[in-house]
Amino acid sequence: MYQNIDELMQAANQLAGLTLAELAERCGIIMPSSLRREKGWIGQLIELALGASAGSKPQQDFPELGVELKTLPLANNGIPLESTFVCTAPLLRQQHISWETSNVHHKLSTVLWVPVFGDRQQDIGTRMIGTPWLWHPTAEQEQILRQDWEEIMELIALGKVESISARHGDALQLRPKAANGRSLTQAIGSEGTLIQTRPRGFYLRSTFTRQLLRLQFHL
DNA sequence: GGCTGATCATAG
DNA sequence: CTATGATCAGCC
Repeated sequence: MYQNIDELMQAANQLAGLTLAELAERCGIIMPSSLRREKGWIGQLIELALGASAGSKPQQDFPELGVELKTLPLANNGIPLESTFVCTAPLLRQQHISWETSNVHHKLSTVLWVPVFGDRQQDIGTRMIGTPWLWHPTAEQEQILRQDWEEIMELIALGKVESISARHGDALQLRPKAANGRSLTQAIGSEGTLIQTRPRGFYLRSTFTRQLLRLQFHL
């Protein structure tokens, strides 16, 4: 699709200033009146517009470029409205995974952030795409992420997954990631035995993405 | 009002 | 079930 990252960025920049209604019309898809039942709709619209590999394939959105695409919902004052999901957390057979080989590290190594402005109660169609930017973690940011990841993974390995709350981690947090409370997966329990627990995912705190915005746009 | 824990849709 | 895309909603 794209020969290089510059071509991708050029395409992404063309989206800036468009409302979601305009982009949906260009893509020929119908807008939902609410995201309540289609929480990922905006992300999927942006994927479609940029020609990202659709579907549920693991790894990055543009594997040939090594780029992960993330939409970032912002209130009209420019502050992130939500945390950013990164990936599911491995709760079993994770002893051999290091930060360098982790999915979090891989996904966050290069991210194309696409901001979407709009307050929560604002009609989906009137929300506006902002200026995208490409992000590589700085050494300092990477250190923070790594430390959070290592602490969380150690607790998981020690069988303490159920004692990890979303309060843990400065930039990266662990939260449930599932269809509902009934979905279960295996994890290491307190006695070193297997337990059933809710699947968890890694998320970037909105305070962290807010800092990224500040650094990028000098806010 | 921000944040944590819970939840929604879809593909394979 | 796990993966993708995330936001909802009630508690503090």
